[in-house]
Amino acid sequence: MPGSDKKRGSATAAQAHEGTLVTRGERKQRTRSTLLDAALKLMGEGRSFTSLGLREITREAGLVPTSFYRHFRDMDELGLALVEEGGLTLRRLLRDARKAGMPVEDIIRGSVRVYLHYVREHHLQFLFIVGERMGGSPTIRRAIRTEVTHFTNEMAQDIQQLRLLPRELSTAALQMICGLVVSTMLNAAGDILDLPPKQTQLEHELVEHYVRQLRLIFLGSTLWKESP
Amino acid sequence: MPGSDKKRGSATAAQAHEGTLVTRGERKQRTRSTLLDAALKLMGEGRSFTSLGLREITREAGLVPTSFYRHFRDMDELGLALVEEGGLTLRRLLRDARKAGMPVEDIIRGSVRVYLHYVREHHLQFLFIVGERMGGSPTIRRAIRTEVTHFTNEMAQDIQQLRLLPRELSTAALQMICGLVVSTMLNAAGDILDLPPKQTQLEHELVEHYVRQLRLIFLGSTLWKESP
DNA sequence: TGTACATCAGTGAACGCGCGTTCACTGATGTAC
DNA sequence: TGTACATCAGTGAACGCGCGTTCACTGATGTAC
Repeated sequence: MPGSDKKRGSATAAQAHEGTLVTRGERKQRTRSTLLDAALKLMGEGRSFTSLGLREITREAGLVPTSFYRHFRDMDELGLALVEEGGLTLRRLLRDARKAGMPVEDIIRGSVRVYLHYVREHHLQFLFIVGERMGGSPTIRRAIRTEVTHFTNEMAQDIQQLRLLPRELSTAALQMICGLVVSTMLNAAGDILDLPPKQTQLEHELVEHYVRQLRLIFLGSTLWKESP
Repeated sequence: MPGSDKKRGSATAAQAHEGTLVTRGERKQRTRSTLLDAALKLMGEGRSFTSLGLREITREAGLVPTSFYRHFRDMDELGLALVEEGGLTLRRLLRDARKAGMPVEDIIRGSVRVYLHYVREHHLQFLFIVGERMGGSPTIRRAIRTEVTHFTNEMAQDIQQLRLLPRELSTAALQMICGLVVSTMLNAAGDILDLPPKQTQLEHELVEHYVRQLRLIFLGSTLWKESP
């Protein structure tokens, strides 16, 4: 029976797709994720990131405080990792929208509905991004700003390629418009996250509110003239 | 010689402001203000409100920690006082704008410039309002939301009375538009507060960016049709 | 293949420190007569 | 008016507690031969 009792040791790619985590690196990544999730969970209880403590997070993650340092130099570094994760979540939103396509009619209402569900599905990430975008430490704030700018540029590219805006607009104008759309949708995320659960009436009003704001923006876009 | 040698005793931080304060009530108000200012000042150093400590604030205010309780039950109550102060600052902005009037041509650029200076003049208040609007504790966040809603409604009233929008719009539509304007300007405040000093080039670009966004919104407003 | 050694994620005790809150107090200001 | 007493903003000592960080450690995993 060669190799039958040898399930540890040098775990190579052959074993990588087996169910349980084997290598040290994989375990480490998993623990790191646990720490990030713990931080998000605590923020989900109404706390801001800057008010979280290192011990609090490791406790929530089921680790001893000193383990923290195996993964992050300090809280700032953990925060930046959360920003990166949040940035990925934002990109995925665009990617999903690109793939799924949208109903040609009422594309705006469709998008807002999809967005609402997406924000709920990733509510801890949005809570972090939206909450720290203006109120976090300067470092975190700058990192979030960078992610949001990238997101805005990608959206501009998508809109251009999909010909979602009727007339030709300069890149600068398109970016300005997307900036307004993005800040409006981040504002919407704040409202979505504060929406009490099961209030379909309130939820519907919220959707309609942002549908109108976006419609107004696109209405303005059709009239836009380059700098007069 | 009544009152000649009688000016010392418990010389407090509150008295440091020149001696014309007489009544106990006035002194108390002054100390309260000192506490609020201390909290704002600490936030001005890049901290979020939720991360501030009671001792930290009293220390900054030149008081002993226990004095805090003469003015606020806890940090949340101090935060709500700051929201109220910030709300007053927002109203004053509208009131000033109403009184001053605006150049009939280029009313938007004029407004954005006035706004930029106003935000700088009251930068600590805006730092608090904008920073805690999304990221603060639920209590503070709700309070800020209320203030911002009032502000939006007042703005809608002003715009209606001053006939700033050409066509007739329903109250609901006007409020929706003002909501978009306000959230855009709060977003702008975040950028203004992060603007490095003395960078007139960046400052000018920022102003032009928001001028374009507002112009887009007003352009959309002229086309707005009630729910189709 | 088996063995001997290196690595390093996670542990647990210990530290000094600042925190929020309590309590009894002081003494100037306010009030009743 | 002056006097005697009440009020209460601000003080200072004390408390128990959780914090971030250090250090030496353990033992499973990884590697060299």
